[in-house]
Amino acid sequence: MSTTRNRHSCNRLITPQVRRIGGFSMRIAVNDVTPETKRATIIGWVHEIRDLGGLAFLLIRDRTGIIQVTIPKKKISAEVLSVFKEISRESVVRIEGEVKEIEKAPGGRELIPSSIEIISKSESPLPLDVVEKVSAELDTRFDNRFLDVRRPRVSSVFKIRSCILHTVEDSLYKKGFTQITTSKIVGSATEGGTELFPIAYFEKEAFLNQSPQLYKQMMMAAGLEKVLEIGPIFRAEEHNTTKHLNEATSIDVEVSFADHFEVMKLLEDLIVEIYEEVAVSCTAELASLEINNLKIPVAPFPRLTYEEAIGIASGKLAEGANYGDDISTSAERAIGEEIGCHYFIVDWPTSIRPYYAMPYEDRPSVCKAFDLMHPRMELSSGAERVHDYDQLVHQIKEKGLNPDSFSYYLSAFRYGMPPHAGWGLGTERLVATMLGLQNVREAVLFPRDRHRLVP
RNA sequence: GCCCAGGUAGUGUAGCGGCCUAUCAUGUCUGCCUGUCACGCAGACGACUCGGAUUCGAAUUCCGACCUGGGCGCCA
Repeated sequence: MSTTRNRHSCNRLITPQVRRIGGFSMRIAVNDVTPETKRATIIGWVHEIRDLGGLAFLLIRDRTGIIQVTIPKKKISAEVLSVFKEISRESVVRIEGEVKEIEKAPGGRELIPSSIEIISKSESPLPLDVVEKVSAELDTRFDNRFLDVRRPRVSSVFKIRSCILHTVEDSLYKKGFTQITTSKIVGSATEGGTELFPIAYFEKEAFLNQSPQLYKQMMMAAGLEKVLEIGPIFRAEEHNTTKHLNEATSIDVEVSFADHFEVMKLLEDLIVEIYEEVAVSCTAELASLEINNLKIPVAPFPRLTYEEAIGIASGKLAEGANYGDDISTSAERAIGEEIGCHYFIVDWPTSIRPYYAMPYEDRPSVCKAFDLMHPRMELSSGAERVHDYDQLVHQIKEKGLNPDSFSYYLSAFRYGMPPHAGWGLGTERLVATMLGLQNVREAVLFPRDRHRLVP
């Protein structure tokens, strides 16, 4: 496509009206308007309208905050007054005026408008109450997510989530990691266990990937040594809980020449660093979520063996817990209450972990796998991996899987595969546990669960 | 997938065989109001998920469908 043609068609799209309100460069962010600002042009959403008769107040909200606009009706021009009468809540407006220092106004300043322009009028009634006088159910919120996110406490969740992901990338990049993105469309299951979503891929059957596990391991064979992938994973499980999603964002890490102890340290240090960064960089967001002092976890986290964990659970639960079982939801909760902070469960029975987990040489019934737990739920799981071809083939067969369907993966183990270890960390669970969100879906803009496919 | 609880104005709720011409809040509209900050006051507007059944009478009971929340299983 030619640049000239592009520019030509763009110009034709600019209508006179757009040009007139196009003075966006004059705009000042709401939080940057201080008592020292003499004149200001702000653009934002109408958060609230309070009309007292001779005096009216508008609260205008943008990405940065809320400012009060005061309209003394007798002192203001008839033009401004007539536009004011047309304003509806949540409309986008542009207001230019004089900034006055005044103690009774929020933030110690207010704007007295010399001109008001409605850039985009909002319809009414609103599908949900942005001001939160009336609460809305999760379902209503997700149906109208764009309005829901206008609420400062909701946008704060996503600003903090952004900070978390940025911190992960920044921290690991500085440690020499290569960030990769691998295919989400795959020809076969990677791990067994979880159900996959089938998709139509021309004349072939394909699936949405449940995990980048096999690809990141293949990148160990490729010699990248340290890789990070942040991307979607898809699980077709029909679960209906506050901690499961059918599409989640996984933070996946794999490290060559490392054992499970080293990657556990990497993980706990990263968790601490994330909390510290959020505490420093997201003070306003935390405040809007009413989190006064974010409790930063302390490394090293306690390490419980699987056997100890089962011991705690069987002592606290009426139904008991047996060695060799997966850790049930109630056991998870019981152990979490006992420990009270982030902790690892290590030394899992080989029988209940995937084929790629490395068994201990002197006790092969136990493997070098771990889960990182928050008292409320599991956040991450990882392991030192099997890097020997024959052993891996053996373990795939042990799990009742067919090595032939893993040939592309297995071949990476035949030409010099370094020992390696890694983990996958659930972004939504990290956000939900950090911020005390009751439902993990609140940590996703557009959650996909058993029943929800839109928006 | 199994179990439990639900579906009432735009939103959040009360009512659970006749007192329902359905409560309250918020919202919207109209009027009054010059320092609100969940502004206030007065008035108005606006709803029983759908389909069948029981009954003299159903928002209310029963059956089915659809939808939702939660617990469990499975999973990370």
